[in-house]
This record gives sequence, C-alpha cells and structure tokens, in this order.
Amino acid sequence: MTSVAVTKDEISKEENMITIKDVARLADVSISTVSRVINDSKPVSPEVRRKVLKVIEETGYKPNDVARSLVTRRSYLIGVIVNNLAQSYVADIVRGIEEIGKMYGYDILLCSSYSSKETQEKYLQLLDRKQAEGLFLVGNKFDEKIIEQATELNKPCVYFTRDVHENMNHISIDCNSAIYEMTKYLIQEGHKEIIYVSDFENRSTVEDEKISGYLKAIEDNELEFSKIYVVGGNKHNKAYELGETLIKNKGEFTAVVCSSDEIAIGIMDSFIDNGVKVPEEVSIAGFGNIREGKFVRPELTTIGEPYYDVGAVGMRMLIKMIKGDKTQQGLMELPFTLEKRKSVKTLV
Amino acid sequence: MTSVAVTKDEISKEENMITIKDVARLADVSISTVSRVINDSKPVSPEVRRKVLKVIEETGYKPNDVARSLVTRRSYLIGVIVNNLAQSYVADIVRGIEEIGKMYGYDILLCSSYSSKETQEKYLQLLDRKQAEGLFLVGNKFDEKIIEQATELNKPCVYFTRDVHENMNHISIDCNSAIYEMTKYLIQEGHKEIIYVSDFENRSTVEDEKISGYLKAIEDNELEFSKIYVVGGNKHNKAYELGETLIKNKGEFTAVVCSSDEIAIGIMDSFIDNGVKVPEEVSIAGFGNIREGKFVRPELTTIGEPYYDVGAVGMRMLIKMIKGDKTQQGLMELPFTLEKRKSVKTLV
DNA sequence: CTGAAAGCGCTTACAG
DNA sequence: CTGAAAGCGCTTACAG
Repeated sequence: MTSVAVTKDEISKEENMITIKDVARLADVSISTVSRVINDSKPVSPEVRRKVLKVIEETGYKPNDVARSLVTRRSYLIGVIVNNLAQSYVADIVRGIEEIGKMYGYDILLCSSYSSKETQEKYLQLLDRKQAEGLFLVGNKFDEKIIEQATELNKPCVYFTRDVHENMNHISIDCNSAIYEMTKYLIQEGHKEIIYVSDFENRSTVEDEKISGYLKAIEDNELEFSKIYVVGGNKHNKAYELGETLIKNKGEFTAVVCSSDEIAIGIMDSFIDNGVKVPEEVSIAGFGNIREGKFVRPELTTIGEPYYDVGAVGMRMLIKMIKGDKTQQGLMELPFTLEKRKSVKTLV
Repeated sequence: MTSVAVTKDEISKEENMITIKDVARLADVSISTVSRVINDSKPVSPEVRRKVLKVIEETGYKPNDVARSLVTRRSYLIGVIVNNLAQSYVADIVRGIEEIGKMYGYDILLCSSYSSKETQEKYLQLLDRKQAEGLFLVGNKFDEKIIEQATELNKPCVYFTRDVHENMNHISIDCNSAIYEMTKYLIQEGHKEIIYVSDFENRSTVEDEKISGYLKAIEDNELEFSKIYVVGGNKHNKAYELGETLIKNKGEFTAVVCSSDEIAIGIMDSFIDNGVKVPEEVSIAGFGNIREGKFVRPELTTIGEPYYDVGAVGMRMLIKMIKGDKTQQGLMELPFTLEKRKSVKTLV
C-alpha cells in the first residue's frame, strides 16, 4: 500500500465549504452574531464585529444564498423568457432589465424559448420551482394559454410584446402615433402616394394600431391614395417576394411604410436586386430600428424604440410590484424616435 | 367597522405556498413517502403513489427547488458571464449552452459585464454565493485577475475568448488555419498582393496565431509581397480611418484579409464612401461571420465559426466536469467554414 | 449587545 | 414498502 501525502489545500478543494457555524466557532461567538455582522441587521459591539470580520476574511467565508433564500423566502431571481435572444432588440431589453436589477440585487434567470409553447410552459414551471420573484416575457406574441399560465403563477409579470392583452403589464412605445408620425413625415417630404405593408403572420393588437395610425395620417393630410399590402409568413423571404409584386405596380406609389424593419429590408433588397432604385424611385421606411438597418445601403429610415429604457422601466415596475405596490400595474408608453436616414427621398 | 368577505381563493393568493408537509397530511402518509414519489427515488406501493399523486394534482403542489438545493447541494445553476450580449455571436453561443443545459436540467444565470472588471468580480462572487455549479466566460479578452478569481472559485469553468491562457478550458476554431485558408483562397483567386489588418486593441494570443497563419500562407505560396497593418482602438471607427490611409496605397494590394468582420466592414465602408469599388478594385475578407456581414453590400466573405456548436460543446464539457470527469479539460477546436460571398473578386 | 432555539422545505440514512 | 428523525446553512423572534 502506498500512502499519498494530502495537503490541507487539496482537501479544501474537494469538500471545503466553510459555513456560518465554522465562522462562529473560530470567532468564538454564536451564529446569530455572525449572521448579524454579515447582514448588518442588528447592532453588534465593535470588538465582536472586528473579530468576526477577521475570521471571515481569513477563511474566505461566503454566505450560502440558497440557505438564506429558504428562510427569507426571497430568491432575488427574476425569470426572463425570451423568444429569440438573437434579435438585437431583445439583447437591449435584457440589458435594461439586468442593469436595473443589479442595482437592487436581482439576478436574471435566462430562458430562451424560440417561440415554442412547450418550452415556455416548462420554463414557467421551472421558474416557479426556483422561486423566481417575478418574470418578463419578451417576444412578438405569446399564446393565450401561456399568458394564462404565467398569470396563474401569481407572480409579478411584465410583458414586452406586440400583442397586448387586457390586464397585461406592458411597456412599449405608442405604435399608433409612431406610424402616424412616420407617414406624416413622408407626406411632408412630398410623398402623396404612400402604401403600407402590414405583417400578417404576426397580426396582433399592435398591428391594428399601426394600420390605423397610417390611415389617420393619410386622412388628416387629405391624401387621396392609400393602400395596404400584407406579407404572409416568414418575414425576410416573404417580404422579398412581396417586393417583386410591388415592382409590377411601381408607378402606383412613391413611398412604402413597413410594419417592421425586417419587412422593409426584405422589400428593399428585392427592389435593389431588380433594378429599382431606393430611394431615387421609391422611398422605404421601417419600424423597430434593428441593427441591420444601419448596415443596409441605403441606411434605413425607421422608428426607434428605446429598448434599453423599455427594459429598465419594466424592471423598475416589476420591483415595485414585488414590493407590493399594486398601483404600478398597467400599460406604459415611452417616447419613440424618428430615425431619418437615407432610404427616404425628399420630393419637394 | 366594516367586515370584508375574504374567499379561500384570495387567501391562497396571499400566502399560499403548499408544502410537502401539507401533501403528506392530506394524503395521510409521511413526508418521506411524498418525497419518494416526487423524485421516484425509492419504491412506493401503487396505491400509496396514486393517493399522493392525487393530492399533488388537487393542490397543485410544486416542490421548492431552493429547499431541495440546500440539502442535495445541487443548484443546477450555471453562470454565464458575457461581455456584450448584443453581439450576435454571443447570443448564438448562449443558445448552444442553454439548449444542451436544458437537456440535463441546468439553468442559466445570465451576467452581462460589458467588459467591466468590477462587474465581473461582483458576478463571480454572486455566482459563488448562489452556488452555481459551473461557469462560462464569453468575451474577447478577460483580465488576468478575473481569470484568477474565476479559477479560485474551484468550479468547472469554460472560456469562449480570443485570449487563451494556459490551463484554460477553451473552445473555438483553429484560427491559425482559418486565416491560412482564407489567405490561400485569395491566392487561388489570383491575388498576389494581399495585406493583413490586425486588431491591435485586442491583441491576444489568438491574434498572434492569425498573423502567423497569414504569413505562412504567403510563404507556402511563394508570394513576394506581404504587409501587416494595425488598427488602433474602437473597431468600426478606427477601421474606417485606416481605410482612408489604405486608399493612399491603393495600388499596393488587391486584397485585404481582416482580423475581424467589424474591421472588414469598417474598411469596406470607408472604401465605398471614397469611391473605391469593392470588390472590383479591392477584395476584402473578414473573420467571424457576424450577422451584419450579410447585410452589407457587397456581402462579406468571411470565416464562419459554429457558435451554436461551440456553446453546445462547451456545455457538454462543463457537465462532464461537474460530474467529476477530469479528462475533459483543455482546449477543443471545432471546424470552421469559409463563407465565400461577394466581397472577393476572382482575378484569374 | 448576545445566545439558544426554532424553523424555512426539503432529502436521506436508519430502523422496522 | 414506510416513517421518524436528523440535518442542509441560514435568519429571527425570544429571552436575557
């Protein structure tokens, strides 16, 4: 038999984990006292405090949040269910959520569902078991059942979505006004024949608002022409196809307002590939200010939503709700921006 | 005094939380038995199981993972510290991590540090206190101190970075070969004067490998010309500026290989804005296959790294390490792809 | 200011 | 197959 020298250090690597008990023993005080100095929850005499702090320092003791969580019934965990993390706006919202959360000691449990209802259900259960204190749902649209299940969790819940339901805490911009302003802007630039391209696949409450914003701008400015096209299905591809259809009616309009940047870029690509000059022949405007809009040539004129702020405001709202403030619930609208870039031509 | 009717339902909304104890009482068994049926950990007679399941069903009981965590010493939480969630490759890696993690019951604690060392330190502490079982660090570069602190946590740890240290578990592609292949490809397309643009700001071990890959390709193909430029600082801006410098030496080269897509796009924009035609006059190649590369015109030829797979493989490795498999540690290289698009012109 | 004790909601030997 | 008991690492009345 060979005997192997085992150093203290090696042992500690295996199953170290020093606890509050160890600290108490080493500092020759009760665990209550240790707890008090860690949390600064009750007065402790200076000498005792120093003694305890010294032991903590020496041992490198770190409180176990799981144990603390169990007794305080506070997890400081916030669930964030996103449909697609790869969308740039999602990352921005998450950043807002995270930064404000960090200020208040909350952490993010990230759950990407890729729009799968089953995955969302599983995550909802999981967040419940993990004692998440609140949750965010971010994505264009969520199934009724999911919204129902999220509500049944009886946890504070905030949505970032394009399909707004009743009793839903929701933060966004005023999409109706946004499209109204965009259409008005095009009119001011001298456009008289403006079409709107709607997103059929994701037909939602917000899409209805956008359409009515478009129509109202047309009406308020006494334009004679208005026309709504609908793209059906997977955005970029379908928008590209629709673009080819639009080319056939090229003389009909001088500008197109799109329900989303994805659609706008799809149409623009289709125009360019087919020799229709943007913005010389046709102006195009999008909605959402996705990152790609700045890389596309010409750069896309669009509506900007302050996603970071949207996330930050959402987190503030959620925290208030966690604290029991019922008044915070409801809708909330943040100011949007009109990003004037190169895809729109001035006609006057 | 007014008395308000309070229904059972309302009460349960306040401070419900039914526990294993309640289930045991209602099913008239011990909590051990309830635990056994929940976890399927030991045989339970069919009738008893049915009885317990029925109560669980009726009460909607959900086990408290925090309590379970405390006793099992398993949190099933994996910390992911990212520098910038908004970068598309990060989202892809996280997706890989998450999907494999989900298969094994692990959840992601997301920590965005925006390259702040202080934030990273705080998150490291936090992940420790939350009993995270392992962690990922994803970002171009991490400070020595951070790497040290991460190591001291004594938790399985995997990096996705461009600055590889010794004893670091790391997953990526073979960047040396990648640049070698890209340069070779340009040579095969007839280019004889090829420059390389290096990333000075993020000078890292991987950058050194890239440079030597470039030089080796030049040498292996017996080209007489080679030249390395360096961009200093914030990528897109600085690359744009460097582009203007390059234009002065336009006749010197026919192709430029860049250390990253960001640099390539910056230079390309600069060329285009200054009337230098890409790829007619100069061909450009990037590295990384960021989403923007497909939106830029001409579309950018680049090296693709399978980020999703990189994340997935990383998670697999981490899980093995959590299970105590020491052999899994070290470097791991996945195959890259050469994305041939429009920014490179064939000269032969 | 300090400590002993109870308890948070679970799991898991141990004994039967 | 089942239950009583101990214990995971903490916090927090309670008593002094």
